[in-house]
Parts: sequence; C-alpha cells; structure tokens
Amino acid sequence: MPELPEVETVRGGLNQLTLSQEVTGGDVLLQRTIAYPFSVDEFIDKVKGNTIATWHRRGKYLLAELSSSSPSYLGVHLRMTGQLLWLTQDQPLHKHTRVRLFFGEKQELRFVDQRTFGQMWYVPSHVAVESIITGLAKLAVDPFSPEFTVAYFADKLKKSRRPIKTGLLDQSMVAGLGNIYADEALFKSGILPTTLCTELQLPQIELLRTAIIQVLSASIAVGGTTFSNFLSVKGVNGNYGGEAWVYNRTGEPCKICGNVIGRIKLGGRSSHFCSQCQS
DNA sequence: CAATGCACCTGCTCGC
DNA sequence: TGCGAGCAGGTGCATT
Repeated sequence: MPELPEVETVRGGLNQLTLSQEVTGGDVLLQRTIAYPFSVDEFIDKVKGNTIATWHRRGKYLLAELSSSSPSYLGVHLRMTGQLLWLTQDQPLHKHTRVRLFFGEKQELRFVDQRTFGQMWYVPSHVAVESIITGLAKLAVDPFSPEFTVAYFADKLKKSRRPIKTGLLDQSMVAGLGNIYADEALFKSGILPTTLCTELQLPQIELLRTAIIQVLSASIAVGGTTFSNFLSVKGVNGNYGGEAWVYNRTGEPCKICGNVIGRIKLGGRSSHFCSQCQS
C-alpha cells in the first residue's frame, strides 16, 4: 500500500485528528510489531500519559513527536500492508489488528496490518532517533527537499553500477519511492528500468528528477490514491484509480503509443515498462 | 565495498 | 471444487 504519497496522506490525517489528546493506554495484539523496546509492556507504559505534538515523515517512516521540552518519539513504518485508523474504541476489531493506542475515553489509533511486516518503536528522550530506528540512519534526502538537486542525484547515480529501477528503490539514493512510483517515474522520463545508473546522461537525470517530483506530488494532491488500494486514517477511500501508465498493466496497450506493456524482474521486484516509449 | 537473493508473513488469483 | 504456484505497495541480512 504505502509509498511516500500514501504515508504523507496518512501524516496529514494524523495531524488533523490525533494531536493534544492524552494516550490513556494501549493493547499490543502482535508482539513482534513492537520493534523497540523489547518489552511490549514497557512500550505501552512509556507511550501512556503522552500527547502528540506533531507527526513528521522521513521517507516512508512516520514519527510522532511526543510533547515535552525534550521530546520522545513514537515511530511507525507501515511496510507493505499497514494501516493507521482513527476509530472509536467500540468499533469491532478487524482480523489483522496488531496494536491499539487509546486516546482519552473514547478514541483509538488502531494499527491494522495483514502481512505483519509493519513496525512501531518508542524512542526515549535524549536518544538519537536513528540509533533506535536504524533504517533512518541510511535514509537519503527527501525528493521534495531543496537538497534533492540534479547535482546530488547525478553524484549518487555515477557511483552505482546497477539498473536504475533497483537504484530508485534504494532508500539511501532517494527516500520514499516504492515499486509503483519508480516504474511510473521511469516511464514519464522515457528511461528503461534496465539502464545502468552509470549510463544515465545529465539530460536524462534532469528528466528523471523532475518526473519523480511530479509523480509523487500528483499523487499527494489526490490523497495518495492515484493507483493505491489505500485507506486514509479516517477509513475513507480505498479507490483504485487505475491511472497508472505502466504499473500493473502487463500485456495492456501503452496509453501513449499502443505498444504492449512488458514486465521483467529486477532486484526481485516486477518492473513494468513500454519498450517503445522508454529507451 | 556493492550488488544480489531471499526471508519475513498472510491472503488472493490463476491454471490445471 | 481443490490444490499448488506465483504474486503483492518494503526492508534487513546473509552471501556472493
């Protein structure tokens, strides 16, 4: 479900709904969802009594800053199938409910995750967030950051001899792209996914950088639902727009030239492309 | 060191 | 209808 646009949409919803209300308790239904601390009782104990000042996003990670002069953090990664839902506590439990955090008397932030890859962390005050949520340490710049310049991108690419599709999925190259938006950005910039990073010329790198930003912002603009079968925090949506140019369109005609969309595996992931429009 | 393959899970779809 | 194979939006670790 969630790549950068979906995570950003969730962040927006959480900032509207969850701030300034005390966490009054919680329930962990699947232990291994809690990556830190080791004890789930300690996790609930530490989160309890806090209020959330604001939700941040770094790549596909969500970080709740807990109100304090020296803040602690609640980290969440949705991985493949995680959802955060804002509900009343009396709502029937979904089969895949993994963690419940109670807010005030009636409200609840519920973590539902079919495939159980999703994780949550509690990061104490005065501790570097990257030392607990280790995935953050290797995270590259955000595609919307002013640091994501052509020069930055070109420098990363010239050091990497592997297919560009694989490179785009590497969160230490750019943070936030996943399989869908990587394929879409490559189509938009006319680059075959198999092209080696080192083979890309400056004009192509400029095109690709622009395509990444465009594809992601277009999706954020419609609430991350462009091609995601995705639920917002309020539980609305879940529409599959089918607006992708290439993703999941194997065997169908290219929307630009009519050529059949192909699929190959790169780095273990399906890559969709038009061999006519991309070279 | 960089690149690759696979494990981690549950559930759905497809072909036989 | 049943069954196995293959697939799914991500990441981390072992192996080359």
